[in-house]
Amino acid sequence: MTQDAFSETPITTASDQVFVDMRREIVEGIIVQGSKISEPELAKRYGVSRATLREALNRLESCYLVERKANVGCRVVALTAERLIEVYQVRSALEGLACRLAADNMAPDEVQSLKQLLNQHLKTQRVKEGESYYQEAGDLDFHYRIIKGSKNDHLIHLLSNGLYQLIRMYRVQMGMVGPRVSKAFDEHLAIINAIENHDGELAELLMKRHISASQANIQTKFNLHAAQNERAEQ
Amino acid sequence: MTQDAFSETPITTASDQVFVDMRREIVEGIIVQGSKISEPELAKRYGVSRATLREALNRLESCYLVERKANVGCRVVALTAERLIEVYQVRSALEGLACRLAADNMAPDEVQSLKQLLNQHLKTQRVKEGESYYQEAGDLDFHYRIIKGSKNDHLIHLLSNGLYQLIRMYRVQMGMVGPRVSKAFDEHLAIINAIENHDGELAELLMKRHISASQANIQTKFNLHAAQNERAEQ
DNA sequence: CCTTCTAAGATTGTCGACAATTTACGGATA
DNA sequence: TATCCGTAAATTGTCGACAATCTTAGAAGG
Repeated sequence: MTQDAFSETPITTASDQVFVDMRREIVEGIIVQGSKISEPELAKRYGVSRATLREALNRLESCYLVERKANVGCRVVALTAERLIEVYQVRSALEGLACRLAADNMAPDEVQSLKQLLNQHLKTQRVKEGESYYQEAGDLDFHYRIIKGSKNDHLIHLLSNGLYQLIRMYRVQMGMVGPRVSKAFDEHLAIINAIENHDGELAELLMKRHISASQANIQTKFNLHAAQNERAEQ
Repeated sequence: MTQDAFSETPITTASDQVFVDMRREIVEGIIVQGSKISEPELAKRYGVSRATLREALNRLESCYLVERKANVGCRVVALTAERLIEVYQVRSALEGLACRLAADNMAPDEVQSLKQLLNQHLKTQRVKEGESYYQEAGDLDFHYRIIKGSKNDHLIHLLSNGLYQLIRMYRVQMGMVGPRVSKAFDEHLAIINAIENHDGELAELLMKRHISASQANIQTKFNLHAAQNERAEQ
């Protein structure tokens, strides 16, 4: 029984494996956004039957990575500017809530461990300046820990199994690399301090602001990306 | 192609039908909360194959009405006090957001139509004093319209396909009937006024307060219910 | 040349059977 | 009597084939 790095889902069945594999390939753009999914083709590619593949597709649908229509089929979600805004509006509300709850419910040792993680990030960032992977994984890990710190299982599930893969998909495919690295660090620090002081209201405010900044950043990248594509088409 | 009353999902396939039927029976308690689901048994009961039933179960899982474990099976969600709190925390954040967005994005005729609906509710409530169905359906309809008024498709999907059935399940099975009828009406009125004035901040605040009141109300009922069950067990 | 209808092809939805895993039962042992 | 183990039954996971539906290509008609 293997473990998945991000959402801690135990992988026991074949459809679990296909689900995790496809999820990664969709997030990373190997299976391209907006493209149609052929059940027979992918079933052959992953070496499973169509029933197993469909099981995986169902789960991908519930984390918003594919969209299905009856008798028509499945297609990978399209990364549009509108959807980016919509998703970030929802994310802001939910992670704001998570942050406020975490200020009440996070255990002291969890807070300490998170502060430690932040310092570690600072060191690694100084060494590996500009390298994207650590920033990406580190940022997500930070958010993930706070979400878990909310101790609200429904919220945790909603975010880590529901929204996060879609957000990652935007970030990865827009090639998010870090001029925001150092600024994000300061924001993270302020948030964890507010949580440590059990100031839920402030923690929520700071988190929402942090996510807004993140949104503005990725939206710039998105527009740049769109402009590139337009030039390429000419 | 029939239409479902609440979530406007077109019913085309057999699994669609089973999904909608099971959803209703779970919400209404005909399939009792917390009970285990036998795939062969229910497949026979609905007259479909296990594959079709499993498709329906997958969808029920993504709206939080059943929980699955690999190689173990499916069981109907259990209505606990903890979950009630968790769900309402999430609901408050999301509907608060919906309300704020609706203040910016709702069309004037949508606002007028909603005000009309409110007046209609007031009349019917005076006639059918104390009858639960109208209150229940009317309240949900009010919330549903505001959610749609947010014009955020992701949010709309998250609430109407995701959380609402679970909330309905609590309300229906707790037998929510209305001492809160008239009070809820005033709160609804204040909310729609704020939206009409494009005061998103106020609309959000009022909606969150409205939902808190609703939560307190249902929580009282829940404790009453739990106390009854304890007595019954002795 | 464009539109409309028809038929063939391809794709999805559904089914029943088999394989893998878990659960339940009953006997052996301490 | 309680605990452990092994076998049998039941349940879930997976498969390949068939049925229903949609899409596409091409012919007929305007």
